[in-house]
Amino acid sequence: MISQAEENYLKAIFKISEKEAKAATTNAIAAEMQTTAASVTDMLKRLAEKNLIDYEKYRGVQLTPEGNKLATALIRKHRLWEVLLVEKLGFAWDEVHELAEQLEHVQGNGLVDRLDEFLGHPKFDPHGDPIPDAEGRWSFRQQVLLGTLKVGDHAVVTGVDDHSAAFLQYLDQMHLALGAQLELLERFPYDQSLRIRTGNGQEIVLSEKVGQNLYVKISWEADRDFGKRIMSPAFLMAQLFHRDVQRRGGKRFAPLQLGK
Amino acid sequence: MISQAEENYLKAIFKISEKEAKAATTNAIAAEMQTTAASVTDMLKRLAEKNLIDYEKYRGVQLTPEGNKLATALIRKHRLWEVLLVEKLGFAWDEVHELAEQLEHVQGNGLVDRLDEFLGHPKFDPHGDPIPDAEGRWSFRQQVLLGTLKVGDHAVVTGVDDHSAAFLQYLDQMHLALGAQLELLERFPYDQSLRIRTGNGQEIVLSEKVGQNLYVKISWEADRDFGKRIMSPAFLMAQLFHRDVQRRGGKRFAPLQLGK
DNA sequence: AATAATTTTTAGATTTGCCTAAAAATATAA
DNA sequence: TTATATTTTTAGGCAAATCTAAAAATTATT
Repeated sequence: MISQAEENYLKAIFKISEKEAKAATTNAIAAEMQTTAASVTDMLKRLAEKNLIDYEKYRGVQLTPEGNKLATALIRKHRLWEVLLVEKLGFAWDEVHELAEQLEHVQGNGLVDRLDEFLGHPKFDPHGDPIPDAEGRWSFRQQVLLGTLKVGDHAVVTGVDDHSAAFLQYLDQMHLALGAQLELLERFPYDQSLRIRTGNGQEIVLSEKVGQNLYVKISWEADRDFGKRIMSPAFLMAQLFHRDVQRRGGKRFAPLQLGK
Repeated sequence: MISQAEENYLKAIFKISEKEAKAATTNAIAAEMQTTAASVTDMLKRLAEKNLIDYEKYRGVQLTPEGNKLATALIRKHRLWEVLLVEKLGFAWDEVHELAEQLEHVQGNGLVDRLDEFLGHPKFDPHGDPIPDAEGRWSFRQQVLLGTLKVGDHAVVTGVDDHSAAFLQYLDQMHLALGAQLELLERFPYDQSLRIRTGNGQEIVLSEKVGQNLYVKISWEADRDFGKRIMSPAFLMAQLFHRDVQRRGGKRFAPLQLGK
């Protein structure tokens, strides 16, 4: 049996390894878990004992295949719960992290797969993060940071790097929820701030920081050659989410603001 | 802050007080929690410290108003989650207790009320147990044990006293899910076993034990005077669950087998 | 390479929740 | 009412998970 504390450490190690692409250090884990290095060392011994991590004193840790599997399952659970909270229970995307943090530890009885089924096998959570499938396979999207767009590019909001409530609420205010369309109109060289047109036609200016924390998928490259053309929301969604439109109910996308 | 262990003890004390209608004893709590009397004493001190119970050495305990409120909220959460698991995620009624036991401890952010709203403010859980509302008010039904029926009585299954998976699965096999109609045809004096006709016309014999663990609501007293009359499922439901049929979606009752 | 700075580990405590065994209180029976 | 049985509490320990402070190892700097 694995405790909740152990599960949380596995997830933290997974997250760090994903970003750093090398062994996670004690300090990095302590920072991620908001605890002390001493506590981390204690826990690393326990996890190594259970063969969930490879641990060598002073050398940092890596997940074993088994640890990786567990961490992936946890992230799957976390994100599926987030989908339920947002799409079924009506929570805002900035309200669900804490709750999902608790829900992900609920064990047993094929719950995850039933949840997955009920939600229609979503591939991305309400923040645009991928949800691994039952076999641990991840979905990917060709997304880039808003800041890397070229002036004139059209794009659709696909995710966030910063998951803070402050940022998510700011995006809500700017009408930049997942699926929102935008066009980069201008980049001010002075501070790298960006002027964009949003889906509803409004023009707003975003800081460089926003540009570095918002993921978008560039769209309609072809259209600029052929001139304006109207795309059906269904087609846009299929392009955006890389999957068969027919196979999915319309439910999941009801809250998204695809243009307007 | 209150721990999960503390919450579980509160719930146990509530359950015992409900049945016994007097102060819950240390041993009774130990039995309910499947632990030792010594552990219970430890915990009782802690709960008394937090003013959740009135505790006098050797005299058993009672919930304070605050403790009662917490216990009621827990039961509300537990049963709402059970409704979600059965009606939305497709679990059977004998599979959900363990999961709800975990889910009831998830805290925060108006989750319970959103869940309640999503489920359509159900008043009873999948086993027929009442779900207190947000203010802690309970719903009641005029139900009796099947064993107390008189020969010739017609009734509808409304709940169970024994919540064991074995009993629930047995009921499923006998087509005696919540909402199932039945008529008591005969009571054998030898062993008090009961011959009944179920909603689909089949005749079966049930042991005395079943009769003492199955709650039913007597129906159609008037009809015997007026002869057979067909009732709409909607009307039956309204009678059975004591509420406005129109106000509720049909969803919640889809799995019920009202006759056929 | 030696010293300084940083990171990591160890040592020793603490809290929660649980246990067993023994003592104390209460209830039951002769 | 005294003896016996039962219930409850106390005492002492244990394991998980955390902490602070000090020691050890590693990394960076001169």
